[in-house]
Amino acid sequence: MPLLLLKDLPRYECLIESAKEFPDLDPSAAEAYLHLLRAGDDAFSVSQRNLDEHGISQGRFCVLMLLWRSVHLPATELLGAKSCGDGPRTPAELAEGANVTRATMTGLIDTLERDGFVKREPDPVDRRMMSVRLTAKAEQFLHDFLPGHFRTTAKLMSTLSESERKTLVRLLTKISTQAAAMFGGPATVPAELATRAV
Amino acid sequence: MPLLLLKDLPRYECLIESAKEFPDLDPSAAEAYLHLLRAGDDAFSVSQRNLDEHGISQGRFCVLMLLWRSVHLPATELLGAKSCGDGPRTPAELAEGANVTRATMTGLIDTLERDGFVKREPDPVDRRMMSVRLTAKAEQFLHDFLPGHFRTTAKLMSTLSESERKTLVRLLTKISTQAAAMFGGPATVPAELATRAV
DNA sequence: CATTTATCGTTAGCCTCCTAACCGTCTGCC
DNA sequence: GGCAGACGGTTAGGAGGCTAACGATAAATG
Repeated sequence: MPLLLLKDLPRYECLIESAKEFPDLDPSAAEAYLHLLRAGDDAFSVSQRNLDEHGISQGRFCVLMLLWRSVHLPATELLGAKSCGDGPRTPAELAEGANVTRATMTGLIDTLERDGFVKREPDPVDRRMMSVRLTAKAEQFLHDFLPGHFRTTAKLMSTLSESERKTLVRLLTKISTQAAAMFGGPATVPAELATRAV
Repeated sequence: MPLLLLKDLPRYECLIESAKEFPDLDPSAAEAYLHLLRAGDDAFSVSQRNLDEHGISQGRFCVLMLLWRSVHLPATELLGAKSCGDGPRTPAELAEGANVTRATMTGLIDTLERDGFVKREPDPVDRRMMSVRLTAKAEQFLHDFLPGHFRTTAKLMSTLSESERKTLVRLLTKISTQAAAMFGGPATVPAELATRAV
């Protein structure tokens, strides 16, 4: 469980009730917000469980996937990664791609290297840099693990039709975009911004 | 940031490409899954930022809300809580409601009590139990904080129409339900699924 | 009534994330 | 060439989760 979250969401009538006390409370917005966090946490927990059984954490899996991407999809697509080249990548790039600090990435690579999944190699050109590369063991692990992971994902979404999935992705993308706009924006949200902004 | 997550999601064409190598990969399911985690994380980060500015963590906020709920909505709705009574609640109930272990709740209450937001009182009947109660300081804090929090939530969802919000909640509920079913189910992906997929 | 079992809150120790600071290296400017 | 600043990776220390175990108390069972 990644984030502390209410187990039982409040009912919609309760939100309406609370809105009488707090005029700023938008019941349908709050409902959507809470369900989003709830569903995201549920989906995460399901995949987390899959990972736990294989003794690998979400963070480590993320690093492996980033490295795997850079190996298996080098020329076809860049996937938004800055590195155009194929092959290994640096800790800083991995930290950027995984949305963690460089310090955190150091720790992740430490344990991955200790367990034989990756190998550090000094960059021959820039002696500040390291290159991180997947080992054969990691390739084998992913080859064994990924099919089950994909099946879990497919099963999780099996309750949604193709058109529902498209709709969901469209709505979620809207939210992510809005969140990005808000995150870059002002720290505190003054009242006048609520109307001015998008 | 609660969970380590890919910053840039793979493009849909890449998922289709990868599906050639992994027949178990359902591109639209994977896309929906990744967007769900991404959007959930984004929404969480926005509210997290709000909390950070007030020097309170997500976990502590969760506890305060649970206690506040039990005070302000005692008779009208039970909100799924087991406790039917009004007023204070026990650490075990709070842990249940916040989806954390009792040990974690002990730590949260420790810091909340240290900062003067809650107060522990021994239960006069059952001497194993403690009662946790909001202080006046916490009531004041929530009164000051919640309106901004609700405005942030409303702004985050402002890109969605009422009908879109309803649709989103419906789809997310489906996913949560499916996740619950999978979580209670078998640990490893059963053979019937594996054989069927391959 | 005595003993076993279950429950409550807490403690101890681990893991993973974070921030802040550090050292070595590269780069730009004089 | 030499030096200030930027950048890459690491280290140290803190916060917040977790599990496993503990004493104290209540409840169930003989």
